[in-house]
Amino acid sequence: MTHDPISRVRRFNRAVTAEVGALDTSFLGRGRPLGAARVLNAIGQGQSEIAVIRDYLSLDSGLMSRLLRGLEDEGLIETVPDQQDARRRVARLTDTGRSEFQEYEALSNAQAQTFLARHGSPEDLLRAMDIVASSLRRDHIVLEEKDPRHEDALYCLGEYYGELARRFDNGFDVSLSRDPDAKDMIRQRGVFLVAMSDGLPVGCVGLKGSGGDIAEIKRLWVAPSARGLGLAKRLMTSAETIARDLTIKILRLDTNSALPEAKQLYRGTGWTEIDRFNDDPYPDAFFEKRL
Amino acid sequence: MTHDPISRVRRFNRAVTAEVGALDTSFLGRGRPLGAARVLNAIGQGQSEIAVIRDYLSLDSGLMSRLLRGLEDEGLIETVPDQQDARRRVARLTDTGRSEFQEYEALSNAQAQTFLARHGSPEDLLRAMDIVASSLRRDHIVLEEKDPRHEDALYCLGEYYGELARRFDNGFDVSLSRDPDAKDMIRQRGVFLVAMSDGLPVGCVGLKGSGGDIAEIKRLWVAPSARGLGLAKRLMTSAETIARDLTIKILRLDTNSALPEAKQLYRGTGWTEIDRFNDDPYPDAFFEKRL
DNA sequence: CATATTATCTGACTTAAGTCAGGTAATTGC
DNA sequence: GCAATTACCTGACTTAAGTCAGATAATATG
Repeated sequence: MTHDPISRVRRFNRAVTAEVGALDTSFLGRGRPLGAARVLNAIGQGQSEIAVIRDYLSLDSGLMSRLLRGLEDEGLIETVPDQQDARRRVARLTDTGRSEFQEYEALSNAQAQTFLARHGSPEDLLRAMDIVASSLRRDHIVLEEKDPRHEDALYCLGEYYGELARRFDNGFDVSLSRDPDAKDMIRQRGVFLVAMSDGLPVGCVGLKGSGGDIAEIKRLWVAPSARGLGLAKRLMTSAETIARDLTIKILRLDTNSALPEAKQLYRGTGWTEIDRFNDDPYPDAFFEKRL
Repeated sequence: MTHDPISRVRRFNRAVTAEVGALDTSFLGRGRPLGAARVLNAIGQGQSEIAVIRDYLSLDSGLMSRLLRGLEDEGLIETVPDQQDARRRVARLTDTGRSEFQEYEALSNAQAQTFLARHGSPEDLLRAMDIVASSLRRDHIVLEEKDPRHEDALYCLGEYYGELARRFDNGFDVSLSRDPDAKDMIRQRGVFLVAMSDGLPVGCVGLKGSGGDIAEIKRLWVAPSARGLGLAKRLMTSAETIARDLTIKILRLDTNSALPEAKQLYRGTGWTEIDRFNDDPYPDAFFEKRL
């Protein structure tokens, strides 16, 4: 059989190298080498600290310096010494630079749009692209503490509730569940973690404290595109570590048998099943972990 | 909402450019620039005609010549004039070259293997990669005439039967269906077309002739990863064109209501529903098209 | 058979990217 | 306050990739 998993991965690699070559050329389409375009793009995205950009694009400091000089000569950016530390420099777009950056944005967007529009069911294609991107960049998924009312947090919660509604036999209505106050999931009472994969939220977990020794884990969710990457475990471990920092002694959580993979995760990571500790209508399984 | 379709496509592009850069470096891992490695790889894959390789990798003739000279100096390949046309040259691997090529193969395979193994459900990841690869390379999908007993044809038929078994309420058993003799789907009686996407069969259709004016369309199938690319229509159009060449006057086909997208395709491309013309147990809809 | 065409090669270039060894000025640590 | 460190810059280099104008030899065309 020539259609084994490995040749399928290699077919993907070939497809991507062949097409992304053409994709990169769009940057050259505006008569600027890729390196300069990438720096301009980073600055346009709001990165102003040169050291950060250099690190992100993994450029040599000499090369970086020359690229900046080039963009300056073109009148696209200006660099000034940092207020706090005059050794550092910060870069920002000029008006010309801003409009040039917008051109790149428009080009990239149009390209993405065209690619999607050619497909018969763009949703399926997007789902597949999300899975591949999350997997390729798995080592770059970062957990960030966010306010539960932050856009990214709300996005996760929306997806989470939607999934519960699909999975539970009788659907799911947030108002029937004990929806914890946002302030219980903010330091020093608790915390809300969002897993970000290159700008896209792909998972979350809430640690809901009461100020006392006991806290609850709530709203553990991982995006379908990011499953299989060990993200749930990572979110739980982080939440536990923060709980310890907050001098919490006992963690509790409730869950539902319609989510078997969750129960399995808890059992395998030191949680023990306990008796019902609330009268919430949805959960039918309860766990505890002593820190 | 910052998580719109377009930013998701762009996130994919970023992921791919970031990681495939690292992927390309594996070629440099053997101390040879990418260009030379790509040429060696093409020759290893069995491409011997220099003009073909040059065209495939879209290299300038001067550059190609230099790369070949380099590989020759390394003792990895040898080039000799073509038998038929002494202006052309053909390249082949030496023994050293063959083992060097194997090293690249082993590296690529190991890399693919590692990538898959890190994922919790490799099958889902592969499915997603197939979808993306098919979509990226949609313009490079070629329809090839193959013997219905050829490995790639059998692969398609296997997938096709498997899908029927899943979709039909009572399953599907090939032996109960009129399985046309392979020779009825070979010229001059008929033809069997396989859609190939970079080595992977992603669709098929059979034109089953009888030597007379009437022929049947059978076994139209498109891989899940290649749906939404208009491939079914393309397969049908090709089959019809070939039918005309074979001086066939009337085309018939049977299908099943469990395959609604198929019926819709036929209705939209000049087929008219007719009465049952066979006693096959599976189909419940019958179509005809006069050429 | 003369001429045009084709496939490949060679030499002389350019551009992009990157490396490396210092150099300068600001900041930090003791 | 002085030495070490840090952030950025400059100049001198290398390598990879690619372009372009001929040169050469074989083949096709009238």
